[in-house]
Amino acid sequence: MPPRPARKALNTYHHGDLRDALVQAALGEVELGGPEAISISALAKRLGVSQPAPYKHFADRESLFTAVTAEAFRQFNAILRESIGKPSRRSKLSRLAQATLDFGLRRNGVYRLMFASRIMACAPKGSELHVAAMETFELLLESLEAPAVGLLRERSALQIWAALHGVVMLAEQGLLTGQLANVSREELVEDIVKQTKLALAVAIKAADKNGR
Amino acid sequence: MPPRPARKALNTYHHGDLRDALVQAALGEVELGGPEAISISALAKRLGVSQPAPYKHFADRESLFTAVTAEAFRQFNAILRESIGKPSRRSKLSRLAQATLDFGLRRNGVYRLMFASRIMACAPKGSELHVAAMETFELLLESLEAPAVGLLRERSALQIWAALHGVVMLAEQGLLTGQLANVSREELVEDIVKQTKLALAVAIKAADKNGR
DNA sequence: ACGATAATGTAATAGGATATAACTTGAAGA
DNA sequence: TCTTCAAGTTATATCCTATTACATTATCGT
Repeated sequence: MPPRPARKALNTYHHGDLRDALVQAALGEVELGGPEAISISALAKRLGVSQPAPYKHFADRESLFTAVTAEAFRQFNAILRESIGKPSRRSKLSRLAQATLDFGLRRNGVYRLMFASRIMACAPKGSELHVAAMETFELLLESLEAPAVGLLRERSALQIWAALHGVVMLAEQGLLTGQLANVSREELVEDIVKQTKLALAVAIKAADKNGR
Repeated sequence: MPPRPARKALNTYHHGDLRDALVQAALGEVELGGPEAISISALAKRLGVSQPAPYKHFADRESLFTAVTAEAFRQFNAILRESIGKPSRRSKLSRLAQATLDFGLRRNGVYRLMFASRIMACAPKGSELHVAAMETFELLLESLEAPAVGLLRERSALQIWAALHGVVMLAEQGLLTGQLANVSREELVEDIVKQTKLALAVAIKAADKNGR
Protein backbone atom coordinates (compact mmCIF):
# COMPACT_ATOMS: atom_id res chain seq x y z
CA MET A 1 0.00 0.00 0.00
CA PRO A 2 1.34 3.37 -0.91
CA PRO A 3 1.91 5.85 1.92
CA ARG A 4 -0.86 8.19 0.74
CA PRO A 5 -3.94 6.62 -0.82
CA ALA A 6 -4.39 9.46 -3.28
CA ARG A 7 -7.70 10.32 -4.88
CA LYS A 8 -7.28 7.93 -7.76
CA ALA A 9 -5.06 4.97 -8.46
CA LEU A 10 -1.94 5.81 -10.46
CA ASN A 11 0.78 3.99 -12.21
CA THR A 12 3.75 6.28 -12.02
CA TYR A 13 4.46 9.70 -13.44
CA HIS A 14 1.48 11.34 -11.78
CA HIS A 15 1.57 11.58 -8.05
CA GLY A 16 -2.14 12.06 -7.76
CA ASP A 17 -2.34 14.21 -4.69
CA LEU A 18 0.81 16.22 -4.75
CA ARG A 19 -0.72 19.45 -3.58
CA ASP A 20 -1.96 18.02 -0.35
CA ALA A 21 1.16 15.93 0.15
CA LEU A 22 3.26 19.09 -0.19
CA VAL A 23 1.26 20.90 2.43
CA GLN A 24 1.49 18.02 4.88
CA ALA A 25 5.19 17.47 4.31
CA ALA A 26 5.89 21.18 4.64
CA LEU A 27 3.98 21.25 7.89
CA GLY A 28 6.27 18.50 9.13
CA GLU A 29 9.36 20.49 8.20
CA VAL A 30 8.05 23.64 9.80
CA GLU A 31 7.31 21.75 12.97
CA LEU A 32 10.96 20.90 13.31
CA GLY A 33 12.78 23.88 11.88
CA GLY A 34 10.35 26.76 11.76
CA PRO A 35 9.10 28.66 8.74
CA GLU A 36 12.57 29.07 7.25
CA ALA A 37 12.93 25.32 7.00
CA ILE A 38 10.56 25.07 4.06
CA SER A 39 12.45 24.32 0.87
CA ILE A 40 10.55 23.56 -2.29
CA SER A 41 13.29 21.41 -3.71
CA ALA A 42 13.79 19.46 -0.50
CA LEU A 43 10.07 18.74 -0.33
CA ALA A 44 10.05 17.60 -3.94
CA LYS A 45 12.94 15.26 -3.32
CA ARG A 46 11.31 13.91 -0.18
CA LEU A 47 8.09 13.21 -2.05
CA GLY A 48 9.90 11.61 -4.96
CA VAL A 49 8.91 14.10 -7.61
CA SER A 50 11.02 16.39 -9.72
CA GLN A 51 12.09 19.72 -8.30
CA PRO A 52 9.80 21.93 -10.40
CA ALA A 53 6.72 19.76 -9.88
CA PRO A 54 5.46 21.77 -6.89
CA TYR A 55 5.22 24.85 -9.08
CA LYS A 56 2.28 23.22 -10.83
CA HIS A 57 0.36 23.63 -7.60
CA PHE A 58 1.84 26.74 -6.05
CA ALA A 59 2.94 29.81 -7.90
CA ASP A 60 5.86 30.40 -5.56
CA ARG A 61 7.22 29.70 -2.11
CA GLU A 62 5.00 32.35 -0.58
CA SER A 63 1.95 30.68 -2.00
CA LEU A 64 2.88 27.36 -0.44
CA PHE A 65 3.46 29.14 2.86
CA THR A 66 -0.04 30.50 2.76
CA ALA A 67 -1.61 27.11 2.15
CA VAL A 68 0.48 25.52 4.90
CA THR A 69 -0.49 28.26 7.33
CA ALA A 70 -4.16 27.81 6.55
CA GLU A 71 -3.87 24.08 7.20
CA ALA A 72 -2.07 24.82 10.46
CA PHE A 73 -4.94 27.05 11.55
CA ARG A 74 -7.44 24.35 10.74
CA GLN A 75 -5.51 21.84 12.83
CA PHE A 76 -5.21 24.34 15.62
CA ASN A 77 -8.92 25.05 15.49
CA ALA A 78 -9.69 21.34 15.73
CA ILE A 79 -7.54 21.11 18.85
CA LEU A 80 -9.18 24.13 20.42
CA ARG A 81 -12.63 22.85 19.59
CA GLU A 82 -11.85 19.58 21.22
CA SER A 83 -10.37 21.27 24.27
CA ILE A 84 -13.45 23.34 24.98
CA GLY A 85 -15.76 20.50 24.08
CA LYS A 86 -14.76 17.79 26.50
CA PRO A 87 -16.28 18.01 29.97
CA SER A 88 -14.01 19.14 32.77
CA ARG A 89 -14.21 20.88 36.09
CA ARG A 90 -12.12 23.71 34.71
CA SER A 91 -13.67 26.51 32.69
CA LYS A 92 -13.75 26.44 28.92
CA LEU A 93 -11.53 29.48 28.83
CA SER A 94 -8.96 27.83 31.03
CA ARG A 95 -8.91 24.72 28.89
CA LEU A 96 -8.59 26.70 25.68
CA ALA A 97 -5.77 28.72 27.19
CA GLN A 98 -3.86 25.64 28.26
CA ALA A 99 -4.36 24.04 24.87
CA THR A 100 -3.00 27.15 23.20
CA LEU A 101 0.06 27.19 25.41
CA ASP A 102 0.64 23.52 24.74
CA PHE A 103 0.36 23.98 20.99
CA GLY A 104 2.56 27.07 21.05
CA LEU A 105 5.37 25.30 22.84
CA ARG A 106 5.16 21.80 21.46
CA ARG A 107 4.63 22.82 17.87
CA ASN A 108 6.48 26.08 18.07
CA GLY A 109 7.68 26.09 14.49
CA VAL A 110 4.11 25.86 13.28
CA TYR A 111 3.00 28.37 15.85
CA ARG A 112 5.53 30.90 14.61
CA LEU A 113 4.42 30.36 11.04
CA MET A 114 0.88 31.17 12.13
CA PHE A 115 1.45 34.13 14.38
CA ALA A 116 4.90 35.51 13.90
CA SER A 117 5.28 35.85 10.19
CA ARG A 118 3.87 38.45 7.86
CA ILE A 119 1.75 35.97 5.95
CA MET A 120 -1.41 36.79 7.81
CA ALA A 121 -1.03 40.47 7.10
CA CYS A 122 -1.08 39.71 3.37
CA ALA A 123 -4.08 37.39 3.42
CA PRO A 124 -7.06 39.08 1.80
CA LYS A 125 -10.36 38.93 3.62
CA GLY A 126 -12.33 35.90 2.65
CA SER A 127 -9.27 33.89 1.67
CA GLU A 128 -8.84 30.35 2.93
CA LEU A 129 -6.27 31.57 5.40
CA HIS A 130 -8.26 34.53 6.65
CA VAL A 131 -11.34 32.41 7.20
CA ALA A 132 -9.41 29.82 9.19
CA ALA A 133 -7.80 32.49 11.36
CA MET A 134 -11.13 34.16 12.01
CA GLU A 135 -12.57 30.88 13.15
CA THR A 136 -9.83 30.68 15.76
CA PHE A 137 -10.98 33.98 17.17
CA GLU A 138 -14.57 32.78 17.12
CA LEU A 139 -13.61 29.79 19.22
CA LEU A 140 -11.92 32.09 21.67
CA LEU A 141 -15.04 34.20 21.96
CA GLU A 142 -17.09 31.07 22.44
CA SER A 143 -14.87 29.87 25.26
CA LEU A 144 -15.29 33.17 27.02
CA GLU A 145 -18.44 32.15 28.84
CA ALA A 146 -19.14 35.63 30.04
CA PRO A 147 -22.32 37.63 30.27
CA ALA A 148 -20.62 40.43 28.38
CA VAL A 149 -21.52 41.06 24.78
CA GLY A 150 -20.23 43.13 21.91
CA LEU A 151 -17.20 45.28 22.38
CA LEU A 152 -16.65 44.41 26.01
CA ARG A 153 -16.55 40.75 25.11
CA GLU A 154 -14.17 41.32 22.23
CA ARG A 155 -11.86 43.39 24.34
CA SER A 156 -11.65 40.68 26.93
CA ALA A 157 -10.96 38.13 24.25
CA LEU A 158 -8.22 40.28 22.82
CA GLN A 159 -6.58 40.69 26.19
CA ILE A 160 -6.41 37.04 26.98
CA TRP A 161 -5.39 36.19 23.45
CA ALA A 162 -2.60 38.72 23.51
CA ALA A 163 -1.35 37.63 26.91
CA LEU A 164 -1.32 34.00 25.85
CA HIS A 165 0.72 34.70 22.77
CA GLY A 166 3.12 36.75 24.79
CA VAL A 167 3.71 33.96 27.27
CA VAL A 168 4.37 31.48 24.48
CA MET A 169 6.85 33.84 22.87
CA LEU A 170 8.67 34.66 26.06
CA ALA A 171 8.77 31.06 27.22
CA GLU A 172 10.08 29.84 23.90
CA GLN A 173 12.82 32.42 23.92
CA GLY A 174 14.02 31.62 27.37
CA LEU A 175 13.05 34.99 28.73
CA LEU A 176 11.23 33.52 31.68
CA THR A 177 14.16 33.78 34.00
CA GLY A 178 14.68 34.89 37.56
CA GLN A 179 12.02 33.68 39.91
CA LEU A 180 9.64 33.19 37.02
CA ALA A 181 11.62 30.17 35.96
CA ASN A 182 10.32 28.39 39.06
CA VAL A 183 6.67 28.91 38.17
CA SER A 184 5.10 26.40 35.84
CA ARG A 185 3.82 27.71 32.55
CA GLU A 186 0.44 26.25 33.34
CA GLU A 187 0.28 28.35 36.44
CA LEU A 188 1.21 31.49 34.55
CA VAL A 189 -1.53 30.83 32.06
CA GLU A 190 -3.98 30.26 34.88
CA ASP A 191 -2.97 33.65 36.23
CA ILE A 192 -3.83 35.20 32.92
CA VAL A 193 -7.21 33.55 32.81
CA LYS A 194 -8.05 34.67 36.32
CA GLN A 195 -6.87 38.18 35.63
CA THR A 196 -8.99 38.43 32.51
CA LYS A 197 -12.07 37.23 34.31
CA LEU A 198 -11.46 39.68 37.11
CA ALA A 199 -11.03 42.60 34.77
CA LEU A 200 -14.12 41.64 32.82
CA ALA A 201 -16.20 41.46 35.98
CA VAL A 202 -15.04 44.92 36.99
CA ALA A 203 -15.73 46.30 33.53
CA ILE A 204 -19.23 44.83 33.46
CA LYS A 205 -19.97 46.36 36.83
CA ALA A 206 -18.83 49.74 35.60
CA ALA A 207 -20.84 49.40 32.41
CA ASP A 208 -23.96 48.50 34.38
CA LYS A 209 -23.55 51.54 36.55
CA ASN A 210 -23.25 53.74 33.50
CA GLY A 211 -26.05 52.00 31.70
CA ARG A 212 -28.52 52.45 34.52
CA MET B 1 33.13 63.79 4.37
CA PRO B 2 32.59 60.05 4.07
CA PRO B 3 29.23 58.70 5.24
CA ARG B 4 30.77 56.81 8.13
CA PRO B 5 33.83 58.34 9.81
CA ALA B 6 35.41 54.94 10.50
CA ARG B 7 37.86 54.38 13.27
CA LYS B 8 40.88 55.11 11.16
CA ALA B 9 41.44 56.93 7.91
CA LEU B 10 41.73 54.64 4.92
CA ASN B 11 42.77 54.87 1.34
CA THR B 12 40.91 52.10 -0.38
CA TYR B 13 40.89 48.34 -0.05
CA HIS B 14 40.16 48.31 3.64
CA HIS B 15 36.75 49.56 4.63
CA GLY B 16 37.82 50.23 8.18
CA ASP B 17 34.57 49.66 10.01
CA LEU B 18 32.83 47.03 7.99
CA ARG B 19 31.49 45.06 10.90
CA ASP B 20 29.55 47.95 12.32
CA ALA B 21 28.47 49.14 8.89
CA LEU B 22 27.06 45.69 8.18
CA VAL B 23 25.03 45.67 11.35
CA GLN B 24 23.60 49.10 10.69
CA ALA B 25 22.81 48.39 7.06
CA ALA B 26 21.22 45.07 7.96
CA LEU B 27 19.06 46.79 10.55
CA GLY B 28 17.84 49.10 7.82
CA GLU B 29 16.91 46.17 5.61
CA VAL B 30 15.13 44.37 8.41
CA GLU B 31 13.14 47.46 9.17
CA LEU B 32 11.68 47.39 5.72
CA GLY B 33 11.41 43.73 4.87
CA GLY B 34 11.67 41.79 8.10
CA PRO B 35 14.28 39.24 9.12
CA GLU B 36 14.13 37.37 5.81
CA ALA B 37 15.24 40.49 3.99
CA ILE B 38 18.81 40.19 5.21
CA SER B 39 21.08 39.08 2.39
CA ILE B 40 24.79 38.99 2.92
CA SER B 41 25.60 39.57 -0.70
CA ALA B 42 23.11 42.43 -1.03
CA LEU B 43 24.62 44.11 1.99
CA ALA B 44 28.12 43.68 0.60
CA LYS B 45 27.10 45.24 -2.68
CA ARG B 46 25.36 48.09 -0.93
CA LEU B 47 28.45 48.82 1.14
CA GLY B 48 30.73 48.59 -1.85
CA VAL B 49 32.76 45.60 -0.75
CA SER B 50 33.12 42.19 -2.29
CA GLN B 51 30.52 39.55 -1.55
CA PRO B 52 32.65 37.38 0.77
CA ALA B 53 34.01 40.32 2.75
CA PRO B 54 31.34 40.09 5.46
CA TYR B 55 32.50 36.58 6.28
CA LYS B 56 35.66 38.09 7.75
CA HIS B 57 33.46 39.52 10.48
CA PHE B 58 30.63 37.02 10.80
CA ALA B 59 30.97 33.28 10.52
CA ASP B 60 27.63 32.93 8.81
CA ARG B 61 24.25 34.52 8.26
CA GLU B 62 23.03 33.40 11.65
CA SER B 63 25.93 35.12 13.32
CA LEU B 64 25.13 38.42 11.64
CA PHE B 65 21.51 38.01 12.69
CA THR B 66 22.57 37.69 16.28
CA ALA B 67 24.65 40.85 16.20
CA VAL B 68 21.87 42.79 14.50
CA THR B 69 19.35 41.60 17.04
CA ALA B 70 21.58 42.65 19.90
CA GLU B 71 21.92 46.11 18.39
CA ALA B 72 18.15 46.26 17.96
CA PHE B 73 17.68 45.49 21.63
CA ARG B 74 20.11 48.23 22.59
CA GLN B 75 18.20 50.73 20.48
CA PHE B 76 14.92 49.55 21.92
CA ASN B 77 16.28 49.86 25.44
CA ALA B 78 17.37 53.42 24.74
CA ILE B 79 13.86 54.28 23.58
CA LEU B 80 12.27 52.66 26.62
CA ARG B 81 14.69 54.38 28.97
CA GLU B 82 13.83 57.70 27.44
CA SER B 83 10.10 57.01 27.61
CA ILE B 84 10.10 56.29 31.31
CA GLY B 85 12.55 59.06 32.01
CA LYS B 86 10.75 62.10 30.72
CA PRO B 87 8.22 63.66 33.06
CA SER B 88 4.55 63.17 32.24
CA ARG B 89 1.21 62.98 33.98
CA ARG B 90 0.87 59.38 32.87
CA SER B 91 2.50 56.57 34.78
CA LYS B 92 5.88 55.18 33.82
CA LEU B 93 4.27 51.86 33.01
CA SER B 94 1.79 53.48 30.69
CA ARG B 95 4.52 55.38 28.88
CA LEU B 96 6.68 52.29 28.49
CA ALA B 97 3.71 50.34 27.21
CA GLN B 98 2.87 52.96 24.61
CA ALA B 99 6.50 53.19 23.53
CA THR B 100 6.60 49.44 23.08
CA LEU B 101 3.46 49.45 20.98
CA ASP B 102 4.83 52.25 18.88
CA PHE B 103 8.12 50.46 18.31
CA GLY B 104 6.40 47.18 17.58
CA LEU B 105 4.20 48.67 14.88
CA ARG B 106 6.46 51.29 13.37
CA ARG B 107 9.54 49.14 13.26
CA ASN B 108 7.77 45.86 12.93
CA GLY B 109 10.47 44.15 10.93
CA VAL B 110 12.98 44.82 13.66
CA TYR B 111 10.46 43.91 16.29
CA ARG B 112 9.89 40.53 14.69
CA LEU B 113 13.60 39.91 14.51
CA MET B 114 13.79 40.55 18.24
CA PHE B 115 10.78 38.67 19.49
CA ALA B 116 9.49 36.34 16.84
CA SER B 117 12.53 34.48 15.64
CA ARG B 118 14.40 31.67 17.27
CA ILE B 119 17.57 33.66 17.66
CA MET B 120 16.96 34.51 21.28
CA ALA B 121 16.41 30.89 22.16
CA CYS B 122 19.92 30.12 20.92
CA ALA B 123 21.66 32.98 22.67
CA PRO B 124 23.77 31.62 25.54
CA LYS B 125 23.48 33.36 28.88
CA GLY B 126 25.93 36.17 29.19
CA SER B 127 26.15 36.75 25.46
CA GLU B 128 25.87 40.24 24.05
CA LEU B 129 22.35 39.45 22.92
CA HIS B 130 21.19 37.88 26.14
CA VAL B 131 22.49 40.78 28.19
CA ALA B 132 20.70 43.32 26.02
CA ALA B 133 17.43 41.40 26.22
CA MET B 134 17.69 41.07 29.97
CA GLU B 135 18.14 44.78 30.27
CA THR B 136 14.84 45.25 28.49
CA PHE B 137 13.12 43.21 31.15
CA GLU B 138 14.90 45.21 33.85
CA LEU B 139 13.48 48.40 32.40
CA LEU B 140 10.04 46.89 32.46
CA LEU B 141 10.42 45.98 36.11
CA GLU B 142 11.65 49.46 36.84
CA SER B 143 8.63 51.02 35.16
CA LEU B 144 6.32 48.92 37.27
CA GLU B 145 6.19 51.38 40.14
CA ALA B 146 4.45 48.96 42.41
CA PRO B 147 4.91 48.14 46.05
CA ALA B 148 5.20 44.48 45.16
CA VAL B 149 8.55 42.77 45.26
CA GLY B 150 10.03 39.50 44.13
CA LEU B 151 7.89 36.96 42.42
CA LEU B 152 4.72 38.98 42.55
CA ARG B 153 6.44 41.82 40.81
CA GLU B 154 7.93 39.57 38.16
CA ARG B 155 4.61 37.93 37.48
CA SER B 156 2.97 41.28 36.94
CA ALA B 157 5.77 42.31 34.65
CA LEU B 158 5.40 39.14 32.67
CA GLN B 159 1.68 39.62 32.27
CA ILE B 160 1.91 43.10 30.93
CA TRP B 161 4.85 42.21 28.76
CA ALA B 162 3.05 39.26 27.28
CA ALA B 163 -0.14 41.19 26.67
CA LEU B 164 1.77 43.99 24.96
CA HIS B 165 3.52 41.62 22.60
CA GLY B 166 0.26 39.96 21.82
CA VAL B 167 -1.40 43.23 20.88
CA VAL B 168 1.47 44.14 18.60
CA MET B 169 1.31 40.76 16.89
CA LEU B 170 -2.43 40.79 16.45
CA ALA B 171 -2.54 44.38 15.28
CA GLU B 172 0.22 43.82 12.77
CA GLN B 173 -1.54 40.81 11.34
CA GLY B 174 -4.85 42.54 10.91
CA LEU B 175 -6.57 40.33 13.45
CA LEU B 176 -8.08 43.27 15.27
CA THR B 177 -11.33 43.14 13.41
CA GLY B 178 -14.97 43.40 14.32
CA GLN B 179 -15.70 46.11 16.83
CA LEU B 180 -12.09 46.07 17.97
CA ALA B 181 -11.13 47.79 14.76
CA ASN B 182 -12.86 50.89 16.05
CA VAL B 183 -10.82 51.08 19.23
CA SER B 184 -7.48 52.82 19.00
CA ARG B 185 -4.44 50.74 19.79
CA GLU B 186 -3.43 53.25 22.40
CA GLU B 187 -6.67 52.64 24.19
CA LEU B 188 -6.22 48.88 24.07
CA VAL B 189 -2.78 49.23 25.58
CA GLU B 190 -4.17 51.49 28.27
CA ASP B 191 -6.69 48.76 29.06
CA ILE B 192 -3.85 46.33 29.53
CA VAL B 193 -2.01 48.66 31.84
CA LYS B 194 -5.08 49.26 33.96
CA GLN B 195 -5.87 45.58 34.09
CA THR B 196 -2.38 44.71 35.22
CA LYS B 197 -2.45 47.29 37.96
CA LEU B 198 -5.81 46.06 39.11
CA ALA B 199 -4.71 42.46 39.22
CA LEU B 200 -1.54 43.37 41.06
CA ALA B 201 -3.47 45.32 43.66
CA VAL B 202 -5.75 42.35 44.24
CA ALA B 203 -2.80 39.98 44.46
CA ILE B 204 -1.01 42.19 46.97
CA LYS B 205 -4.11 42.37 49.10
CA ALA B 206 -4.38 38.59 49.06
CA ALA B 207 -0.70 38.19 49.86
CA ASP B 208 -1.00 40.61 52.79
CA LYS B 209 -3.91 38.67 54.18
CA ASN B 210 -1.91 35.46 53.96
CA GLY B 211 1.26 37.04 55.28
CA ARG B 212 -0.43 38.47 58.38
C1' DA C 1 -15.26 4.13 -27.59
C1' DC C 2 -12.31 8.03 -29.17
C1' DG C 3 -9.96 11.92 -29.72
C1' DA C 4 -9.07 16.79 -28.21
C1' DT C 5 -7.59 19.25 -24.42
C1' DA C 6 -6.41 20.39 -19.83
C1' DA C 7 -3.92 18.90 -15.82
C1' DT C 8 0.17 17.29 -14.05
C1' DG C 9 4.51 15.59 -14.53
C1' DT C 10 9.97 15.92 -16.31
C1' DA C 11 14.40 17.86 -18.12
C1' DA C 12 17.17 21.69 -18.92
C1' DT C 13 18.62 25.99 -17.57
C1' DA C 14 19.11 30.80 -15.79
C1' DG C 15 20.00 33.56 -11.82
C1' DG C 16 21.01 34.54 -7.17
C1' DA C 17 22.52 33.34 -2.34
C1' DT C 18 25.62 31.09 1.10
C1' DA C 19 29.93 29.66 2.06
C1' DT C 20 34.92 28.21 1.43
C1' DA C 21 39.68 28.37 -0.46
C1' DA C 22 43.60 30.61 -2.01
C1' DC C 23 45.66 34.81 -2.88
C1' DT C 24 46.63 40.16 -1.97
C1' DT C 25 47.09 44.43 0.53
C1' DG C 26 48.26 47.43 4.08
C1' DA C 27 49.05 48.43 9.14
C1' DA C 28 51.42 47.72 13.23
C1' DG C 29 54.77 45.91 16.24
C1' DA C 30 59.36 43.21 17.26
C1' DT D 1 63.00 47.18 8.37
C1' DC D 2 60.82 43.15 8.01
C1' DT D 3 57.57 39.99 9.53
C1' DT D 4 53.09 39.01 10.59
C1' DC D 5 48.20 39.39 10.84
C1' DA D 6 43.74 41.44 10.06
C1' DA D 7 40.84 42.50 6.46
C1' DG D 8 40.13 42.66 1.75
C1' DT D 9 39.81 40.23 -3.25
C1' DT D 10 38.85 36.72 -6.98
C1' DA D 11 37.33 32.24 -8.12
C1' DT D 12 34.51 28.51 -7.29
C1' DA D 13 31.29 24.80 -5.32
C1' DT D 14 26.71 23.99 -3.87
C1' DC D 15 22.03 24.89 -3.07
C1' DC D 16 17.58 27.00 -3.92
C1' DT D 17 14.01 29.45 -6.61
C1' DA D 18 11.76 29.98 -10.74
C1' DT D 19 10.89 29.64 -15.86
C1' DT D 20 10.61 27.41 -20.38
C1' DA D 21 9.78 23.76 -23.34
C1' DC D 22 8.43 19.20 -23.66
C1' DA D 23 6.07 14.54 -22.16
C1' DT D 24 2.36 11.85 -20.22
C1' DT D 25 -1.98 10.81 -18.30
C1' DA D 26 -7.03 12.06 -17.12
C1' DT D 27 -11.18 13.78 -18.38
C1' DC D 28 -14.93 14.95 -21.02
C1' DG D 29 -17.77 15.98 -25.11
C1' DT D 30 -19.44 13.75 -29.07
